[in-house]
Amino acid sequence: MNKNYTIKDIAKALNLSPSTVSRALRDSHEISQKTKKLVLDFAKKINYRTNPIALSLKERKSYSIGIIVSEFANNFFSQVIDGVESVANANNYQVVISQTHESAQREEQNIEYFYSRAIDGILISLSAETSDLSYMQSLIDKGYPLVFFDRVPSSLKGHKVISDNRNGSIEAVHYLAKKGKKKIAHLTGSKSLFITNERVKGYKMGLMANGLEYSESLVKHCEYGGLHHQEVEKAVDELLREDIDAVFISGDKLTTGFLQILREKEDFDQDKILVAGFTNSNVVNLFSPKIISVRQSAFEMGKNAVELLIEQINSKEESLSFKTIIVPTVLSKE
Amino acid sequence: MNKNYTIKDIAKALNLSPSTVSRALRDSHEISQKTKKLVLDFAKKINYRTNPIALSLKERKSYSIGIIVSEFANNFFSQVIDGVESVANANNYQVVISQTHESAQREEQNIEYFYSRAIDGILISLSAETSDLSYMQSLIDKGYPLVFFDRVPSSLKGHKVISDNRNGSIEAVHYLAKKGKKKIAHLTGSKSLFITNERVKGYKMGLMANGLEYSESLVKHCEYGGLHHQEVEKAVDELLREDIDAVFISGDKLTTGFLQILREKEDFDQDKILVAGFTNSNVVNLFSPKIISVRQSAFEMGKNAVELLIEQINSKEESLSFKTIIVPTVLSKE
DNA sequence: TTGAAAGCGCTAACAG
DNA sequence: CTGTTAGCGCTTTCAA
Repeated sequence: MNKNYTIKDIAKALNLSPSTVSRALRDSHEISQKTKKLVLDFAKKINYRTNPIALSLKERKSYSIGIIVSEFANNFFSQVIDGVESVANANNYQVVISQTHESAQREEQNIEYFYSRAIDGILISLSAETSDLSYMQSLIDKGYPLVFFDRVPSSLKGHKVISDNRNGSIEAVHYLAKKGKKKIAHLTGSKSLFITNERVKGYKMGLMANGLEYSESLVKHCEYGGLHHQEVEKAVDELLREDIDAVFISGDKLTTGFLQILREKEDFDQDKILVAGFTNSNVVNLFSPKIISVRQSAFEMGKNAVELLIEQINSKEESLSFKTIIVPTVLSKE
Repeated sequence: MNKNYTIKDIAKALNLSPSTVSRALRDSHEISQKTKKLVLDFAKKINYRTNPIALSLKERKSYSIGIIVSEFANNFFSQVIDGVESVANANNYQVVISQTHESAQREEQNIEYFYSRAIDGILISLSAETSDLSYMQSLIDKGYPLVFFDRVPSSLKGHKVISDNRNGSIEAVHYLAKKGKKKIAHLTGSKSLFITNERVKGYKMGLMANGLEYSESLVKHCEYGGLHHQEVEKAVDELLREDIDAVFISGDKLTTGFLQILREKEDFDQDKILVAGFTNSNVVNLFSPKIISVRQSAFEMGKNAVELLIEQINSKEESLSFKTIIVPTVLSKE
């Protein structure tokens, strides 16, 4: 493979020292206009590009930030990422992405990959499987910039950006109740996730506010957040036995999973159950039966999260006070 | 930020030279068992990790491969990526991903980013906007491993993995014709894309095989592949004026875009037009009206592409013969 | 079997 | 204003 031009090459060609060339390229004030022009022109002519690896090795910095999500075949995450990119690119940061497929092991692997490559900081939404947070804790302790969004850990100190999960849930349940539904079930994700618990709380509060009774048998958890067909199927079957007339669902994959399993039951009256669910799907309006969606301000979350991250990257001192930003959800009847 | 342990640290602690430590860590045969054990044990104890940046600088290799797609809020691409990851991880390669949003400029930026970071090779599906291929050409000429998939350039020599676009299209049109449809339109993407042309050809062949006449007015191109609502809206409006009874659509985004725009026309009888389209959506079965989908073997494509890439990475000689792998499509009525 | 030294490409402290 | 030198962390040739 063809070698690329280096500062040395320029220095040699121009009869200068590498340091002078380096300084000229970075527009240092201690270099004469004449030399600068000479170097810059030549660099342009041979299409010189600085080697970012050498730079990273030297500076322990890569002008890149990493995002780790569970699956990006998910409009929510891709909207978040769009938000992140918009701010990051404006600040001259590159964005690199990887996914965990809800595996705690791959999560750690991915973090380690970014960290060891001098990625300047990471935005992360936890995998459903994650329980051991010591690795992330140790990075935070080292002062490595890390911002959690969406699925955030409850037991870890760090910057966080989340939706107003409780209120979003209350609104959804409220809507179902106002439609005259009496037996509203709740299908949700992993018990170990903070947002799961928040949404369950919202669900309960919504019921209470509408004079409906809470029953444990109406709440079903899917530990992999709907990643596996069977776990959703099991939950749905159990719920159907309870003869529910509405359901509030706590996640994209779960929402579509629920609908698909319902469809498979051909003798089942699809309109019997009114569905409201967290989803940022771009095609939810094509679904039949129609559903109510709780939409997260994903783009906004991405922007907030990366701003927090960049701030942290640029600040010299280790921040001891961590922020939590809460963004609103929107109930959408269409 | 906390410094990490280096080979030097180990050497100092163990009273060895850095080179010995390095060799011991890489299990070189010229190191005694005793020393190896000593080093390995100590390295483990302090949790030593080799610095991949230093390695990359030295070896011009990163054990990473990059994927560039237009948008990954797209089940097709995420399935491809899953295929890529399955093979890559099995071969100890990390996978890094970025998206172009159909912008040729970002595409070049992303390629440059990967290339300059010593990413060992790139898998790419072209942006809709791409017309100038000289940058990629120059990389290929340098011997940089590059494999195209899905949206491949027609005018560039290189490894390619594509669907059997022509046959997939023929099958779709055939199905529509057999359902008694007479005026079958075609909604498709950017004219500059090879796959667009292949699909148009398949469309024509499908019509011909069924004794239907081809008419230019029934074919509409969207230069951004459905990324922008207006371009699709314009195309749909024009098609509706033609009083069509079926449409064959050449892409995920276009397919859902078409359906959404139809939905917006509330007075329009949704079942009047039978829709068949390329899509790998996981939720297409929830759509109403029902559509016929041409599904690409995305996971398979990813696997094939990355295998080609890894082969290229590992081979010393510049391969002068480039392969094109064609994977089948599947017509799915549900 | 081990060590010394050079070098990957870049920057920065120090010297002139 | 410019050059010399050392060093980021690692591997590898050459010498011992």
